[in-house]
Amino acid sequence: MPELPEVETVRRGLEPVMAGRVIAHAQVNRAGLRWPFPPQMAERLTGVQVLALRRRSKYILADLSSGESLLIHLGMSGRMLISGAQLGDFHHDHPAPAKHDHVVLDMEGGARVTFNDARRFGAMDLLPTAGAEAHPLLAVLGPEPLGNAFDAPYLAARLAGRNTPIKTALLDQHLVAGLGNIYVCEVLYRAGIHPERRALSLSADETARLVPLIRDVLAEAIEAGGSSLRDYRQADGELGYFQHSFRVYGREGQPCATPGCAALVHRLVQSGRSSFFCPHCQR
DNA sequence: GTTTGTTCCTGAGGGC
DNA sequence: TGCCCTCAGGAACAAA
Repeated sequence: MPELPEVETVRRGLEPVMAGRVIAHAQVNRAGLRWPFPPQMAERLTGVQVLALRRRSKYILADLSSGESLLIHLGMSGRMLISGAQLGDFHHDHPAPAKHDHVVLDMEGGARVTFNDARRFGAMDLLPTAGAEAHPLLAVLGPEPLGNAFDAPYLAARLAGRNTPIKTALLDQHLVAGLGNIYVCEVLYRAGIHPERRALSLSADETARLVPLIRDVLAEAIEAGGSSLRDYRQADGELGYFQHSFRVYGREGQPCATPGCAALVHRLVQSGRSSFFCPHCQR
């Protein structure tokens, strides 16, 4: 379930095999994923150079020499598999084509990037690089949580008057872009705020506390991803997961991680998604 | 404008 | 061993 840190880790993993390289051949194996692919996507990708790889929220943008950018969203189960590249001391051959390999990019020099997505919640699109932020998927996004525009006054203004649970509010990509279910659970745990608290009920102090905690959790997860990159784990697709560091997510029934707290982690469902929390530490 | 519910999709895991 | 059932979730969209 890629959220901002995982997407950033994938972007960093793709950079050495894609940035500055020409896409020698693009193969598109189906008409689309979540949405139809743009017309002639394979042709528009073939023979163009990748100038840079950027990230906005959970989206990766590959700026191309054609003046277009390839927008990539991994959805729930999307993975970018790298093969045939020189990664440290290892040389990976291309694996046999696998089920759910939807888009295959063969780079000049021999590296191959395969977009594999079993649940097909992912997406790809092509848009003009100039004014890319006007794309419908990007235009509505809130600020980057690691950027300067995301600060306590901004968050306070956006939470004011909202009766929705704070858990749901932080998942809203229009409010802040890049947080998903896992990291919101982790952030609220660290902040000591119950996921069912109404957004408007948060004190100024609680709101201000959330901002650096959001930055911390994401930065730590990106750092953990960076560790996995150094272990050359790109080839198996398991890029940068923070899962060994989860304190509440997926830990229902297990003891709270806070020293001295004897409570067990609880789970509840909000907006159809699981929230994990400590009923003692989070109020 | 806000909030909730529905939809898309497949693989994993539990129960029997 | 295998079948059936439920669940996981990002984001658009519809509806209240």
